[in-house]
Amino acid sequence: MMAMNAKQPFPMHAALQEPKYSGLHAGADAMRRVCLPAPQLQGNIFGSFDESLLARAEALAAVDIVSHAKSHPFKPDATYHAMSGVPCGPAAPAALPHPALPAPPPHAALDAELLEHLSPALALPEPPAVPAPLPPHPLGAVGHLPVAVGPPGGPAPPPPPPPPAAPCLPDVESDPRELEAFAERFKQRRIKLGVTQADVGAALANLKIPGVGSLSQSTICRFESLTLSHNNMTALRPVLQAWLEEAEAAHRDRAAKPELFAGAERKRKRTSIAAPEKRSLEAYFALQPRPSSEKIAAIAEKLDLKKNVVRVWFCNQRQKQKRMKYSAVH
DNA sequence: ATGCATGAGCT
DNA sequence: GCTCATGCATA
Repeated sequence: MMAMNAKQPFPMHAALQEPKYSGLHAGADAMRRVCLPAPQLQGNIFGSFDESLLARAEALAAVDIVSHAKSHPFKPDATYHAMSGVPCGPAAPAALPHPALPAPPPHAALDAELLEHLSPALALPEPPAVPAPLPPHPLGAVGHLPVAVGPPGGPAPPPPPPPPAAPCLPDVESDPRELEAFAERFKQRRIKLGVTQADVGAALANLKIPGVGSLSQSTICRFESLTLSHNNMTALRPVLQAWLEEAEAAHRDRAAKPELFAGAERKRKRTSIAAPEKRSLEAYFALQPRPSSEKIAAIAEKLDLKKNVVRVWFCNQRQKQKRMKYSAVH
């Protein structure tokens, strides 16, 4: 029996991603590393003060909740639109140095105290690392980022699709403001059409665009809320635009498109990190966003979490921190 | 809407 | 082991 059309992750996206970006990223990454305090320092940090640091970070986290009960120490989930007023021109209002770094008055002192134990030079791990980086992705490449989604019917071998709807779009298309505007428009029109995010995601497969399959509600939601990387936003835009056009055309013709949707069966367990642990992790993250494997293990043990869970948590935090951070810089 | 997870490709 | 795009599960 056919196992339904359970959509599965199509192991092809990464391959199609950033044909040229790899280079860019490599560069940015390299730069970051060079700018970073260096591993030896990090080693010192958690190496020498492992115990006390962890404890202090936890204390910090604890105090943090007291100071501002519910507000997060930081909100990496950059809100692209929040900064939308900012022109992407050369004049970048010094609004946010970096969205993620904690500059919260509450535990500022604690932070300092904590940092003292680390190393004067390490006062703030990130400043030197992230500031300039994140090159305003020229997105020269984005044009041909075939949205990596597989066909619903069968994850057939990755078809070598030539850049479908996105040839080499001019920078106008990658303009943050333009993207922002589009996302907004998209959402409004989508709602007008009475289509849900999940519907859109599923309907994308019906577009029959080579290399483009369905997307999840999550992704559509993130697109609309601009909580995707700029790169990702740019890659998705043409596809969603194509869908929107078709949907509106169909709507005009009063011919409802058969949005096929099938539910998956599988269940995945989602670890839930308790608030206290999460606070500690955030405290650690503020001090060192990129802990070494050893440190991760140490943290995991202290918090009684699986190492992999901690590792993934840090990865996700870094990723969140980057989301649309691009806009804040523009 | 968002947290945690997966997996490809890259270093 | 990281980044990135993306998704399932859930608040």
